[in-house]
Amino acid sequence: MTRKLTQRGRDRRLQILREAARLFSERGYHPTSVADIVASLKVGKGVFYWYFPSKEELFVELLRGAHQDLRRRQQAAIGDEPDPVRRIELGIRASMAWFHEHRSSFNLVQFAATEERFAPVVRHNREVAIADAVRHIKDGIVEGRIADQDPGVLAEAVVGVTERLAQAYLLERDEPVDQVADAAVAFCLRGLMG
Amino acid sequence: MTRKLTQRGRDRRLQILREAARLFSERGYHPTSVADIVASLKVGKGVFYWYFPSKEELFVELLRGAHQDLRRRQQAAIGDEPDPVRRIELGIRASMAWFHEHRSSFNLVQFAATEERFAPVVRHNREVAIADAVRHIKDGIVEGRIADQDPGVLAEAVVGVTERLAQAYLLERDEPVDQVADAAVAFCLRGLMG
DNA sequence: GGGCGCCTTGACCGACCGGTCAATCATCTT
DNA sequence: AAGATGATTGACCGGTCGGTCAAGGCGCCC
Repeated sequence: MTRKLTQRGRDRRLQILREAARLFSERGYHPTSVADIVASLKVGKGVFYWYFPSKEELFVELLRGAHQDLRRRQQAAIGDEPDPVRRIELGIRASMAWFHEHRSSFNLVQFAATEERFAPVVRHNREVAIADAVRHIKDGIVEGRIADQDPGVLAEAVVGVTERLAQAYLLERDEPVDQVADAAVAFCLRGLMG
Repeated sequence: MTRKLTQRGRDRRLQILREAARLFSERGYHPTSVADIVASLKVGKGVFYWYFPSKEELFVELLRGAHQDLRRRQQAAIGDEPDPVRRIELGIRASMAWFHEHRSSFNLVQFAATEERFAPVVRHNREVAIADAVRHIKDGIVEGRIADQDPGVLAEAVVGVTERLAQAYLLERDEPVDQVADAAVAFCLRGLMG
């Protein structure tokens, strides 16, 4: 049941999504009330419920949107690169850049994973992300460039390193993206090597 | 201001801590009310506030307690092992075992990191954990066994891999601890190698 | 101008939540 | 037996939150 929206309406919608993401990320999902969001936008409460059926659904949309956006960014960066190891490197670098530009999305996912209602969405998103990485890793194993171990485990490890370094050095310490990406790539490629 | 407690009282306290951890982990912190906790224990609400000043403080105690417990476990496992690389391996294995036995603590920390009020505690705990790992990594670099890179970055990477594999394979897929630990150690040691 | 449909307002509602407290019970000490 | 003190009860309170809705404005087309 999607509403008919004019251009003005679509803008408003995006405005709410962005502001909600910002506030959820800064204060947390539960401590941020719908009243906070609309007050921050200087509009009435009804505006929120004109564009979204509930606070919960808006949050799920944020989760799905972030995942889609990150994934598109990774795919764009990888393009048609034939070397699987290089594809992984490009994926890591693209993720770092995206995390840097979408700091708020980080906390959202981390919170969502801890709440029954949102965990399924996070799990699904993660499975997709891992499946993407697994494809390149399998290719690398076939070429003998990557250790012959469970590709799923290797993929989780790579994602773990990337996200952890992003959180610690990009978000908390605000270090240069390239430098952090270099470190992540160096560690991961060594870790993958056969 | 700590209360005088009899043995019975100390037991009750622990009972509340354990039950709260379980419920927070299963449903999330905010969706779990104090009423839920005491109802699950079949006691009156006053019992909770006899032992804890607030829901918030109980949660902080859970965070600090988990960190202390995990750290002790790591230190016990490492003992006086002289080889720094082996110390890191023992630390990873001890962490895996601890995560396996304290599944509920995982979600708590992850949630706490996303909420303003608890984030400082999480950050402090993380700094201590990283500082521990950094010591061994520095030793390894001096011995030429570990790549000469920022030890802090390497430590974060190792912790990232360990926690991610623990979450994905221990908690979500319930695979054997040793197997997951082996995979984490293999990836991390290769990643650290010079 | 007049009507129609997108958009906005904000008072209001029922539910729930964290926390309090006067009263009572239980157990140990003297 | 009689306090004293630890431990427990659950009704109650003020406040907040997600969500509703009747009413009204705003822009566009006939």
